[in-house]
Amino acid sequence: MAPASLPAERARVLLRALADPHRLAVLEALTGGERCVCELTAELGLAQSKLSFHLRVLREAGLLADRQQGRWVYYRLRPEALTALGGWLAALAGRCAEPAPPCA
Amino acid sequence: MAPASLPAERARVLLRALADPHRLAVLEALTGGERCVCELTAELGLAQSKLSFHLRVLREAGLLADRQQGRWVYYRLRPEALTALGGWLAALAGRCAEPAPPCA
DNA sequence: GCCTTGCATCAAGCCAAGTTGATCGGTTTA
DNA sequence: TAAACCGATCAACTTGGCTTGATGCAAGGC
Repeated sequence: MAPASLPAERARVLLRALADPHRLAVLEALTGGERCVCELTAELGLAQSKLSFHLRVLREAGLLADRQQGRWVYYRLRPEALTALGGWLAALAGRCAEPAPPCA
Repeated sequence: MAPASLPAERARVLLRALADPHRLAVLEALTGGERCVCELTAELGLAQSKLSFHLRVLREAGLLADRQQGRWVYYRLRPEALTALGGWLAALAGRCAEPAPPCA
């Protein structure tokens, strides 16, 4: 009954995390590879506090991984999460059946 | 530079529409085929007004199509929208590159 | 014609989530 | 040690979005 290997609840968490323009911009920026927070702040034009908030949401959703080096923190994409969600959506689309009869 | 055939803005709209448990439940229910609003109200246990609100969001995002027959309105999934978004996510995941050098 | 049914829409209340500015801990350089 | 920098976190404020109940409207049934 479940659409794919991904629990619906986890799909919901991922969709929620992705449903914000700032967070999508972060993901786009990270497709170019790892970035430290100070770079992202400059590239995206976001206040440090605000960016930190959105990075936290993405990280807790499993979409980002972070790594501290010296006094910098580097963030990078976790593509598995994206492909898993993509697969979940594709599976949902694949489960479409024929029209049902009219209701009572 | 764009991830795929889907504009980022459209992806954002789709993600936003999907990021709600009630709306995901509607999609799940519609994978079984077309349903009229009265059926969905019963299956999902939602107030009529509330369901209508969420159906509207999904429809305006392009995820649902509707059809009126007599005094009933039938909703059905538009799987193209789901597969397009799935492809967009997969493309985003595919654009990951190697780590970048430390920032200044 | 009137009444009922199915659904959309509206206005108002409410709440989760995002924003802002300040503070704190940890790391590096002087 | 002191000072500067990077980033996380906190509290207060604001806002967008969901919810609720009422109203409107079209399609049938009587």
